[in-house]
This record gives sequence, structure tokens and C-alpha cells, in this order.
Amino acid sequence: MGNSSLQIIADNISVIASPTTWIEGGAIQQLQTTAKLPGMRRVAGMPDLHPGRGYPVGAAFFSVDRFYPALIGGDIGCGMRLLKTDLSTAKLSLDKLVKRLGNLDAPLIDQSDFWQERVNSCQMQDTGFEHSLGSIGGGNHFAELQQFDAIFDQTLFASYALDRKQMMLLVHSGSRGFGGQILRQHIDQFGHEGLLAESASAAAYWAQHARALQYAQANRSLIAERICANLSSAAETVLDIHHNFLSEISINGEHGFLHRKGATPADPGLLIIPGSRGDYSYLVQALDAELSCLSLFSLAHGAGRKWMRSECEARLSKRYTAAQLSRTALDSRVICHDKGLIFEEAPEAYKSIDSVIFSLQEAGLIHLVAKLKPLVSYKTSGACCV
DNA sequence: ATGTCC
Repeated sequence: MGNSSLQIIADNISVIASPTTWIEGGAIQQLQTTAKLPGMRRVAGMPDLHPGRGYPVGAAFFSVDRFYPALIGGDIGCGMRLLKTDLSTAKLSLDKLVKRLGNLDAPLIDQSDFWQERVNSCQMQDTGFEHSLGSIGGGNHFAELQQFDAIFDQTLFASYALDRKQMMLLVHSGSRGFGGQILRQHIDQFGHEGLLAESASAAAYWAQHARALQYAQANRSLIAERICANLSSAAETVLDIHHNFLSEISINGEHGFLHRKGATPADPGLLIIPGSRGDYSYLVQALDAELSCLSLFSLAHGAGRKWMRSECEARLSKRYTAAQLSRTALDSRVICHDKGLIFEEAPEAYKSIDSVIFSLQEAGLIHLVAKLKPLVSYKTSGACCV
């Protein structure tokens, strides 16, 4: 009964992390600050917890009477989409794969009549952000081709119709500028006070939030379609799951609002928790644990940052050139022609995914299905250098 | 994170 991965910080603050998982003090501080917001009942840090802009990332927050759009952040609907391609990993050339991937940065809507029709079919004209649909964005967003490295539960693996030799595609993106605009307009009007659940402004936020979730999912879908077209591959979607979103929930008979910011919902079915570009990704199932109330029915959404973006280049540029960082310890390729970003997203800047997965496992929150290894991680072909 | 804040 692994409760050494359950840290009780206060009676309403818990963190799921083994003693060996790196949790920055500033993140705990942000968790404590957030726990004091009016109506806040419970906050839970995941093992990938790290400091964010004002509020922590890798956490879930349960409030009553009111909710806080700022806790969801600007990238409303950010999440993971995993697909199985029809490409075999048996005899693959990474060079060829990189070449075939091509450039995914330009607005998809401008690529051809076909793509314009595909983008239009998402019915996002009214958002004013149609031109961002089908491109990945910046920060920690990526698209990654992966291959299975280990299967932990053959029966479950087979039950999801997965094939050990099939190349997988993981897309991590969100609502881009559209969600950012929603948050910005909200903050301009209401600041950080949150919205009373019954108010008209709360209803307006719910409508915008729902639209941003649709946009984010459409974006991941188009990115995947674009990549598969470049690779001449068919693809089948295995999962598409948001990790930044608001939902209504009752906990211990009390109705309220569950904010997830970088927290994967511990729902039934297959889930993916990816490591950094130089690390593995884990396919897992959530376990229906007694602890679920303390973890707010959530899991980690990735490895979690260890270093601030602003310190990465200074810490790494003495050890590595940008060109060296375009290969990883797992022999995968990194397509990131943005010198700042290639340092910011270096594997060294992230926690070890094994420590995150171990924490969730020891807390009894997950069951492992399989492990994937990166082949090609795509960030951006644009910008400069390398 | 971001057609990247003034």
C-alpha cells in the first residue's frame, strides 16, 4: 500500500510524489496560495508538479460556489492525442522519416484547397484563429513518432488492438491563441477573483471554454491528419484527452468545480503520460483507488519541468551545441530549428518520467500497459539557426 | 503558452 508517495501538506493539500521525485519549493508555495482562494476545498499536486505563472502546473483544484478560469490558464483544452499509424517500425530510416515529415509550421489552411476544406469543416471560422489550426505551436507542444519499447500487460495491450510493430503518433497541442484570448478577456474584465457559479459571466465562460475544447481537439486532429498525409499513412485514433479544463463534479456530496491544469483525468480507458523528448512515454490505465479523492481523480500529464525556461540555455550551452541537442540519448531525432526552444525543451530541463510513473504506481493510481520510445520529436522547422 | 505585453 504505497502511501510513501502520498504527501499530506495540509488537511486540504496533497501531493502525489515519491520522496525521490523532484518537487520545487515554489510549486508547493503556489499550491498553498491557491488552496486559500475563496471556495477552494482541496488542491492536489501531481508528481509532475512545477511552478507556473502565479499558479502551479501539474495540479487539480476543487472549489465550490465559484470557479477560477485563471487556474485553467490560457491553453484551454491542451491535451494529448495518440494514433496508431499503419507504418511498421521493423525497418525504418529516421532520416527518411524526418524528410517525409517536412515542414508542419505554415498555416494549414493556406496549403491547398483540400486543406482549406478540411480546416473549414471544423467550423472554427468565428474564432478568428482558423489560421492556427493544424500547426503545433510553441512551448511544450510537440508531435512525436514513437515505437513500442516494452509491453507490461499483454492482455490489455491486445484488447486495445495495439500492435507492437506499429509506429505510433503522439500529438500534444491545445487551443493556441484562441484559448489565450478567452483567458485574457476574462482577466481584463474580472481579474483573478473567479466567477460565481450561477452568474451570467460564468455561463459565458462555460460556452467559451467548450468552444476552446472543441478547437483544441480539432487542432490535434488536423495536426495528425497533416502528418499522416506527409507520411502517406492511414491512422486510427487511440485516445484524445485534455489536461487543461474545467468540469463539474460532486465530492463527498458537495457539488463543485474541478480545475485541471496539466493534470490527466483518471478516467476509464487508455491514457498516455509522456516523458521529455529524450525519455519514454507510458501507456497506463487509471486504477479506481481510495486515494482518488486526495488526488482529485487526476494523474500527471507528463514529466514536468525541473528548470525554468529562462535558465536552460545558460545551463546547457556550455555542455551542448544546439546541433548536439537534435539527437537524444534514446537515439531519437529532434526537429527544432529554434535555438531558444531546443534548450528550453532539453531532456535535462525535465524530471525523469520514471520517477513520475513510479510515484503514481506506488500511490496505487495507475496500472502500466506499455512503454513507448521516441523516434522523431517535431517542434518547429521555422525560425533560424541550429 | 502566445500572430509572444506595452
